Amino acid sequence: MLDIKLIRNDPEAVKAALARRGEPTSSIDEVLELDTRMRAISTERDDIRAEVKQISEQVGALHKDGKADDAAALQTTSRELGDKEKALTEEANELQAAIRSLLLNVSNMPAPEAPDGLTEDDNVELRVEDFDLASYAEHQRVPHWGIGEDLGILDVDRAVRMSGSMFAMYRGAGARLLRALINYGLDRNRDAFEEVRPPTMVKTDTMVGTGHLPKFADDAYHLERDDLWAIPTAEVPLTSMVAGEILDEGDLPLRLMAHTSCYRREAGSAGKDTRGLLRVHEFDKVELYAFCTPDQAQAMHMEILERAENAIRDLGLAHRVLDLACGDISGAGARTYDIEVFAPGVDRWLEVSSVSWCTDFQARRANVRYRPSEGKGTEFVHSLNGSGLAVPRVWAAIVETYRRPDGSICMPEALHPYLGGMTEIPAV
RNA sequence: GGAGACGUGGCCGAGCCAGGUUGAAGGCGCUUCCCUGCUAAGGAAGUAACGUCGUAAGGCGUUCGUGGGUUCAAAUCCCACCGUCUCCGCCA
Repeated sequence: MLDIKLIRNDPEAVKAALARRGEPTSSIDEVLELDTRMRAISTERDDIRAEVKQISEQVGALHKDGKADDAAALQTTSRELGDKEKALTEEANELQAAIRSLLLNVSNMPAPEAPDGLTEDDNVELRVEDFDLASYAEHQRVPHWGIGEDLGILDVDRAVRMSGSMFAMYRGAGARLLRALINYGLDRNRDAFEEVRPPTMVKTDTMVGTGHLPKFADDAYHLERDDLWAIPTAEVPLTSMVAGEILDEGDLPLRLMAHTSCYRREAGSAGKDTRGLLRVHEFDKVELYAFCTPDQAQAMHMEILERAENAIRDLGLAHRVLDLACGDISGAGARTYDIEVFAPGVDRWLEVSSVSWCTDFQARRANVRYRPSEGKGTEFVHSLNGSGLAVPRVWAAIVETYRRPDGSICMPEALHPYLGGMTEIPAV
């Protein structure tokens, strides 16, 4: 959520920033107008409340002195004021609710340094590593779903039978590889990040905190009867971990990581990327997360990016890093770096990590503040998140990249400690 | 799911039954100062967040789980919801 004070003080700057995303700015004007009215009404209401409070004190005193008649007169006045106060309160509440619901649908302002542009074509490629299209041999140019089926490590057909399209099932060595990737993703960040295993079903408020609701309700699974949402990413419960709390500056940065399943309805992408693991409704991911002060944010953004990229690099996968254009940054982010791996079998770059700096946008929604050690009062924290390792697409890239001419797959060395002696998935 | 108890400031904990200078006693913690050679002990003062008005000092308002209601006036009375604990049931 954007700072209402900023909108008041410099609406043009806010609108200019939102325009860089290609987002309509009419709601900012609407917010301004409602806010002006809301404040006028609140002030009036507060004055009446103060008056009622004073009268009530007098009434109490008069009753004590036995002057019931004088008290009765004041009570009548106060009753009238009370009615007025009630009406004003109702109006103020309505305005406040209207402002909030408008603001909840406004995206974060992109950072000034974020590249211009509205689509993914405008993303800036920062670097490409280990990529040479000509270096891939014929045996590597086979899609992972074919390989998976041949080797009995991926069973999409049966997953679809039990859950519908865009679900997958890993089997045998394939399931083991998945488990290795998760442990690999967690262990390499154990030096600085606290491992958390949060709930994967959360309340509506928790989803609002990250910005996934109300705007993106269609993308999330919702359990009607219990009014719970299946998380689309561990970012959701991690953001809520300290919701409503005031942290000490000394505790920042607060680094957290979590492995969870992630659930996405992928509404609007029906028929797109439906094969194999390119896009699935349920997948495993190791998420890296941090709360920090505004001053620490820049360095933390780089740290998470570096950790995510190192995890990919150490697996020996061709990859590139993109600096997302304003229009391609997700709602809560101010600046986002994507990491994509190249999967030779499907001949595509696959997004495997999105490292976002959300400034105080999520902190405002989830009400996470910190107490600066110098000075008084409280400030909103900054929040950052990035996939430490998104399993299915990395799994796919490994299976395709490491396929040998005989159809077997050798395992990246970095995973050997997690595979209990398994160094390859043999051909059948 | 059933029965009972309970939700007060950074923490502990009074106040609620008999509604009225209670933003809330007392304690712990924390900050500053005083005293003592250092420490310990002791003394004094301070110690919430948010909104709004104001250049500021400060004023006003809101917040005792949440939301309603009763009343001139609610931490205190009533209702609903959420949560915690204990017992029972069920269960990996």
